[in-house]
Amino acid sequence: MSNHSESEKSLRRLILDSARKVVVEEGYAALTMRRLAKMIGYSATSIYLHFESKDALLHALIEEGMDLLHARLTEAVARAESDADAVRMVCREYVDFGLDNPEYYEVMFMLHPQRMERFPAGKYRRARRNLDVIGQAIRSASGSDGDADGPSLVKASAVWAQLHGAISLVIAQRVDASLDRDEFFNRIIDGTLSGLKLNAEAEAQR
Amino acid sequence: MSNHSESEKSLRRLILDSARKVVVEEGYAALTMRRLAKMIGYSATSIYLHFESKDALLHALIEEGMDLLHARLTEAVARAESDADAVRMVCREYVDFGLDNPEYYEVMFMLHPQRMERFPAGKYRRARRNLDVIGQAIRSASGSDGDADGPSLVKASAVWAQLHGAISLVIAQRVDASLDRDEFFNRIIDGTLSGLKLNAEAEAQR
Amino acid sequence: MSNHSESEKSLRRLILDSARKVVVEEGYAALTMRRLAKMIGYSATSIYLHFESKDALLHALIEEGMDLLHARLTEAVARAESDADAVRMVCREYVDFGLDNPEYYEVMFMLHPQRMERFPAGKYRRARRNLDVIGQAIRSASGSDGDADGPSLVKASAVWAQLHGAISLVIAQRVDASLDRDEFFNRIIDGTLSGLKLNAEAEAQR
Amino acid sequence: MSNHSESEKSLRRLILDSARKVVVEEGYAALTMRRLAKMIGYSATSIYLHFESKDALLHALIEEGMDLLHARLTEAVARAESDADAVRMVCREYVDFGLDNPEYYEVMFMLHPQRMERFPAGKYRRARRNLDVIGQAIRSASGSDGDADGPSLVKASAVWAQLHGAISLVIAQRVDASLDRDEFFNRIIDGTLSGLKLNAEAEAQR
DNA sequence: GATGAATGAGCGTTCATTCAT
DNA sequence: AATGAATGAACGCTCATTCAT
Repeated sequence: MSNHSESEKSLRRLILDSARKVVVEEGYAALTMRRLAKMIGYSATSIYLHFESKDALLHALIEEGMDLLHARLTEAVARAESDADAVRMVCREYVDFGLDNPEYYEVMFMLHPQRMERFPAGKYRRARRNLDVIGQAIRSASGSDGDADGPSLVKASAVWAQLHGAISLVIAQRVDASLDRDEFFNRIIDGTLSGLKLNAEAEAQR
Repeated sequence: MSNHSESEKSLRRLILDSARKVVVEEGYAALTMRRLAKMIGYSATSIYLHFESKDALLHALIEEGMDLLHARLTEAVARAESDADAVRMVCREYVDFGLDNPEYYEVMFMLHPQRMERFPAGKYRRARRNLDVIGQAIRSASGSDGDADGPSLVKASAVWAQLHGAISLVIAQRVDASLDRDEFFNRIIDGTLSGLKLNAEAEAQR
Repeated sequence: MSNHSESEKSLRRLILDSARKVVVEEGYAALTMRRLAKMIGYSATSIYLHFESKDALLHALIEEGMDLLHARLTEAVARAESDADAVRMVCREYVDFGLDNPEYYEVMFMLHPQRMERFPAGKYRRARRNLDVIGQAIRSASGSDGDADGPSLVKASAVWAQLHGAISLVIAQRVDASLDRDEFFNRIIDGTLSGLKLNAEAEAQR
Repeated sequence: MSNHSESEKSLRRLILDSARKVVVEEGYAALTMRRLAKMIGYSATSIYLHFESKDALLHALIEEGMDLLHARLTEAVARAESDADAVRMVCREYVDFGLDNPEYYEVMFMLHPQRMERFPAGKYRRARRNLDVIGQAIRSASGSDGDADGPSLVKASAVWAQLHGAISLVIAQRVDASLDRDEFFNRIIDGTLSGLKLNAEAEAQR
């Protein structure tokens, strides 16, 4: 009977991978326990052996997404040829992540906070790490090293917010269909970077 | 029995207001006809006396919000002292609208695309009007009059997207609690405007 | 306001006529009070001024149907050239009535008894009158005059049942679509009549 | 708690039996999932563990009835002493089946066509098999072997329709309560058979 | 470690009906 | 004579979850 073939992979992994597949391909609404059970070839009950609830499963999924994004962002930084270039590359990579995994992005960043509140303490730590990658790139580029949190957090958050706005509108299909997306995102990235420079100058003048 | 004391307010209004409240507090998923009914102190059936369906209710909510936003944006333009100033003011006003009316904003711009699909044709006409206010302000400021749709749509969409990113993250409580919001939004607006100028220069150089 | 134009017609009549129209064209399931209200241009509440309940309305509708059928059957008898011919003509007319008004026939003869039970006493009196037309035709044809109820009721019921079987199966679309309906009903009528004759002979032999 | 004492009977069986009971006692309209659930002492959800939908449940009921009827009809043919006798016996058996199992009969043959439409293709194959038993008996008796479908289908359908009319009226309690049922059905069967013979002679004369 | 059987809560929606005016 | 406002009950169905084994 239970010769569940891919047994080398832990069931937990199998569940997470299948859940991600569903979310990536069809969105959160399509992620039901029964559906998942059928996919993995186990009973629905079995999922509860590895996850306390659907929320917990969702949480784990988001955490993995955050890790994946982190890996992509840090790689992008590593690939950069200069500190200034790194900021642009990290922005580009963030945008690409969102466009590559729209449904996943939605679960990670567009779910209503109510859903999020149920998450355990330290829930956003992983999300924060990604923001820090952006912040660090900005700091390196601007030469200013110290003052980690103050202005840096605002700067990083602003960059993130601007990119997020563009991605989320495109994912939600809220932007005009006739819009040239490449041009749109190029402008978004250029605009975001120019905001950063402008500010550097403004700070220098003070 | 049916005392329904707040009768000065029409039931239709009461429904709309309660629906917005639910959405911002607990998300669209929590907006069910029964829940709404309990909130307003009427039976679920009564809601159908005023709205054909849940979709229609949501639709009405969005239309209302779009009209409200339109009024505020056009007023802001009218108040501006110069064309250049108008762009800044329209951005500022958009941000303020979002922060003042998070419930409207969430329903209008942060709902899952799935809900939107069901809307009747011409659904987004009202939304588009708002984008056009931004676009018009940009065009007036940049002096270029003609070429209404092409680059202008991209520019306006980019401005919108950047502001939207910041507002939606704040509403969703995704930004760090310690963040100075005034500074954050100032930076967003400055950054957005600088993106516009940069482009003006770039175009001038061509 | 209430210039309800066809006011010469009593509202009761208007309701019944509209209800019949709905039933004839779309069947019982389509007959809802709201729908009816819209059709007649009055509020749903107004219907209750003339009918105690939907069941009462349905009942009245059935009674009218029975009257209509009665008129058609007696006319058929009147048209007949001989007593023997009258039986055939009454059968033919019954079949035609069913095929002309399938949805109405359904309400009159194919509704579940549960629906019928709620009808007031003497409910089937009108239905019985129709059976009597058949019975009388049979008696006239067979020459036997007296014994009104005994064997006559059985005979009439049997004739009715056989015709009803064919009609109801056709209405319910239970007979093979490829079946030649004219031939089918001719055979039904011939068979039914032959059963009658056979019996006459059998009785004569006793 | 979930003591569910009649556990020797499978729940599936219990559902099917209860459903039939409801239909014959109160009509299809009274057959709701909740009502059924209450009857069997389980939650409505549990029914869905055994039947995909209400339609599927109904479908299963019909299939079962058709199989049962088929068994009885073929047995009746087997018991017959002559080809001519077989026709009479198959008619008799059909009538007895209806009277013995009014609940099955109602579900199988007296439901509104609307319910039937939803059935999967090949749905009526089982029903057709029963009609074929009648048709085959007629063919054997009349000596004519060939021409399987043409006149034979009409003949079989007519026989079926006549028997059905009588059974359905009795089940629906539409016939006069004072009627002698034995005599009624005897006459129906004799009449039906005589219709068959008449036709045989008519054909012979051509 | 795994499951089949079972469930309560809930969904959007429709219906006939009532009641105060 | 007529109505607008309101409602309770029900519909088929789906969901995450539990529990005894």
